[in-house]
Amino acid sequence: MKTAKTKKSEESAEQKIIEAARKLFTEKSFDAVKTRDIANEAGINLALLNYYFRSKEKLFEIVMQENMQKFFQSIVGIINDEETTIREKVELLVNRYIDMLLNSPELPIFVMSNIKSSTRTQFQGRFRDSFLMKQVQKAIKKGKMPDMNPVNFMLNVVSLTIFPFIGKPMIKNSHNMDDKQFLELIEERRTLVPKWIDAMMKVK
Amino acid sequence: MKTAKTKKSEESAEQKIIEAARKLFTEKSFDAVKTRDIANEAGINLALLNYYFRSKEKLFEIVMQENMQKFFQSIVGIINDEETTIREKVELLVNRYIDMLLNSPELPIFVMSNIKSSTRTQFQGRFRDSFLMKQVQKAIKKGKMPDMNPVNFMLNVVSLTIFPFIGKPMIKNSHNMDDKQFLELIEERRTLVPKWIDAMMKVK
DNA sequence: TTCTGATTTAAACAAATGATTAAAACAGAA
DNA sequence: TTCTGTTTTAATCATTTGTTTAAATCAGAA
Repeated sequence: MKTAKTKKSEESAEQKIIEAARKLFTEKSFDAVKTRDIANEAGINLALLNYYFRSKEKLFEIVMQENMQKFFQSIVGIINDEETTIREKVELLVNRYIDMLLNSPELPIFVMSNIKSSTRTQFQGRFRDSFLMKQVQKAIKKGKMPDMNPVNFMLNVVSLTIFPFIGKPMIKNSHNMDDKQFLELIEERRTLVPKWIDAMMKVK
Repeated sequence: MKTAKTKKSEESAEQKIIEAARKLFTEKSFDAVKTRDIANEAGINLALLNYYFRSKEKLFEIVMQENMQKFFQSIVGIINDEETTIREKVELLVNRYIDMLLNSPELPIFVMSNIKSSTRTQFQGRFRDSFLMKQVQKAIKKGKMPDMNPVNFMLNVVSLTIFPFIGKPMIKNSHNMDDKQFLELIEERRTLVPKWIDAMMKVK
């Protein structure tokens, strides 16, 4: 029996392959990553890739699945909490996303490049049917928020939080910034994005 | 002499190759696009690609250059106009970008995926040194805008305008939307983004 | 220890891929 | 027309790439 090893140095080959694949597929495109790159990164024999995962495509699908999970999962809990206000949810969302993206800055580009309209995810309609959407609709109906497509509210939160990570190289380039300055920018957003969203909700 | 053909049906092979390359490289990654794909799309013999452009890399660089140009060029004029107010510039930027992105929705992902921190573009520091940045700094100093990193102001405009196109498949998927609904969403943003930015400028 | 099935390895394969070649077709000048 | 340089073509090449094979190694059971 070889399953369920705990020590990192004695990880199963299967695990090592998945980790290498995740790293490489997340930072480069499917075609840019070669099976030999994955084998090298994992420190295993090339043939093991097909032995355990049948094909590069199958392996990619697993990474895809994991990354989608990571990207959406964290927020599902927040947007469906029936105890918190819209304002509180926004604050939680912004902080949760910024924390996650500081650790995995390449995740958004991966997700955005690889979701095709055709892709069927487990997150179909998860936003539309969320409690947050209902709260926003109610707020609009009550006149506590300007009349707008509620999707645009959600889209604003997501845009203001995620885009800076997608645009990082562009921002650093066009503003001649270093990594430290970029981080300061993001930390300022952690505080300000919720306030900005708040202000937007008062537009008439 | 064969240069400078005008009729579209009688385009030079060189032009046909560039157009095919632009189309394919803009919608798929460098490695996903094969030289034979480009040749087929252009309807020319494979060897002409190397005859005119030396290599796939050189051809890609040309497309890269063109796309960067297209993406940044349109706004340079707007942000350096000394006659318009901040508010007017925001409105112009949002409209200009939405118009462009409705025609070339894949452009943002191309740009974001291919600018590396190392990439040297002709747009180095173009934002930082723009007249708009000076206006924003002055407005902050005068207390007409809340104290913040002026880059974050620019970043908000860009995030709210561009992200929806980057996230289009995700949005359509997670909200079960069709193309028509997505377009309506965007058209609403054309009007609302400037107002939202306006409201954000009043946060204290 | 021997046996058995799972794991790992080096080598090989076939297809795909970027690039080159040499000959053919073409267009305009003389 | 003939000549000259340019453009286009089909064929070919050398590598790269995803995958397979068959043998070797290993781990645990009997």
